[in-house]
This record gives sequence, C-alpha cells and structure tokens, in this order.
Amino acid sequence: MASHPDDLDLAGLTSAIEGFNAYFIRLPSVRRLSFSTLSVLHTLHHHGPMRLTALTATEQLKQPALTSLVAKLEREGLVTRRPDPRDGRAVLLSLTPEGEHIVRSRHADRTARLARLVEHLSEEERAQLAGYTRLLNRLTEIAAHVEG
Amino acid sequence: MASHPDDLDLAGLTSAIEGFNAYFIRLPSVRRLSFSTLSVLHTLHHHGPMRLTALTATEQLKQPALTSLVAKLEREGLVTRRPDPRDGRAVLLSLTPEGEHIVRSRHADRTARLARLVEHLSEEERAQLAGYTRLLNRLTEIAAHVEG
DNA sequence: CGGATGTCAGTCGGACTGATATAA
DNA sequence: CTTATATCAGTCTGACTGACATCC
Repeated sequence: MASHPDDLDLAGLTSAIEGFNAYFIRLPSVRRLSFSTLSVLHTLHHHGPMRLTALTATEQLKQPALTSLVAKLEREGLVTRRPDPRDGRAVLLSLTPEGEHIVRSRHADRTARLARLVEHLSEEERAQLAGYTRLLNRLTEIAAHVEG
Repeated sequence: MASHPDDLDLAGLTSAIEGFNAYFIRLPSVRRLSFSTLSVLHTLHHHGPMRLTALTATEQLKQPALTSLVAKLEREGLVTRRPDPRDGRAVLLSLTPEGEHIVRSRHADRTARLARLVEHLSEEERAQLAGYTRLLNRLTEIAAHVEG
C-alpha cells in the first residue's frame, strides 16, 4: 500500500535543508568579502541594474548602511553607480565585469563542491536528484509570490 | 528512451539551491540575534556540549571572538559554561533551556513557512518532495566525510 | 509643500591581531 | 619546556539611529 502524499514530513525536510545549508553556505573566499557584500553582488547579478532603495527591500540593511557599503564596493571596482535618467534623485547600481566575475566564480566553486559529493551517490540517487532543480525553482517562484 | 543519468545539470541545481536559500535563510527574529549567534546556537543544539576550540572549527570565528560572544550569550542566559572535568584548561559549552527554545522556535518558523509554500504544489510535486529529505541527509553525511 | 531618495554625523557592537595566564 | 586552551587589550569594519540635502 503506497504511502499517502500527506506523509510529507515538513519538519524533517526543514531539518535536512538546515543541515545541508550549514555545509553549503561555507565557502572560503580568497578576498575577504562580508556576507552583506556577497548578498548585494548576488542580488545585482540576478536582478540587473537597480536603485539603492530597491536593495534595502531584499538585503537586510537600512539605507545608510547600503550607501556606505556601495561606496566601498565602487572604490573597489565591483559596482558602478550612475544617475537614473528617469529620476534625478535616484542612482542605478550595476556590477562591473569584476563584480560579475566574483559571483560567477563562487557559483563555479559551489558547483565543483557539489560535483564531488554527487560522485558518491548511486545512479538511482543521481537520477532522483536531477528532478529537484525544477522543484526547487518552483518553490522559489512560489515564495516570491507568497511573500513580498 | 530515458535520459541518461549524467544529464544531471549540476550548475543548474547549484543555482536552484542558491536561489532557494536566498529566500529560506531570511527569517525575521523577534530578538536581534547576529548570524554568528544563531550559528553557535544551531551547532550546540545539534552537537551537544562542546569546548570553545571545537566551535572555532565549525564557526567562522577565531578564539577571541568566540570568547566574547560566548560570554555575552552566558550573560543573556542562552549558554552555560562549566569546566571540563577531564581537562582543566577547557570549558564545556551547552545550551540553556532558553537557548534550546530559540533554536526550536526558529526551526518551527521555517517549517511553517515551508508549509505555506508546499500548499501551492500539486500532489505529484509533494510526493516528489518527500523523497528529498533522505537525499539531502545523504549529501550532508557525504559532505561531513569528504571535507573535514 | 509633502513624500521619496539618497547622504552625512555620531555611536555601538562584533571581529581581528597580538600578547598573556594557566593547565596538560 | 613545549603545546593547547582560553582570555585580555587595542584596533577597525560595518551596521544602526537621527538629521539633512535634493529632487519629484
């Protein structure tokens, strides 16, 4: 007799995600980059050019903190700031090629680390894993709609 | 003809995990607790009593930073410090009931948030998701062996 | 003028390096 | 004596609150 779909153990799944993340998040970086810096680079990479206020919504920082962080990133050549042609008050932030490089490089490192883990899985488990990419993207999409 | 197991797109899966984590990590907490604090509580919860040096291995902090962080957590009643009976130099750290409560409470919040997302999945997707728990735990276990 | 966007000033907590006490 | 464990002192980065300039 097949198990009922509602047997899905949400607390157990949550624990599994928490445990895997504790491993997956840790990523020694050559340059010492703060959590906030990496989060800003990640957001700009996926979202494209955006204004400072928009970043306060996704990052966990207030406006003044972002002003100084972005100023520092500009000095380091990771982010460019240009005035918004449509709104004289606003500035548009984008990644420089070097900023893009950091995001891609970290992504590549994570992919390589994941590859080393997957080597130890069975054929069956690898096949199962392949289906989770789509499912995770579904969940992220749903999260974007459900929350803000 | 079934697709070959090696069709597993690791870069795509990595992106999916990164994207989902960007959502899953964010968790507004009533008390203002730093990332490091939460990580220490999480580690002590899962590992049980351990000495300060052992924490420097899992957390991304040096010894002096942990000394002051733990001192603060002790003042706040989240962690207890007692001398290691087997080694006069060392102290053993454990969570107080209140420290345990924080970890459990955050876990419960994440479970509840996940539940709200899962409501929007089809029966088929929910069934697929159920298998993910075991697979993630496998990967975490492998990671513990592969890395240090 | 009222609301939104971003910056400036001052303060504070949290992490680092380097040096130090104590026990194995 | 040497090594390991933890702490103390001083410095610095990064985030906050509150006040402010600028543009819609």
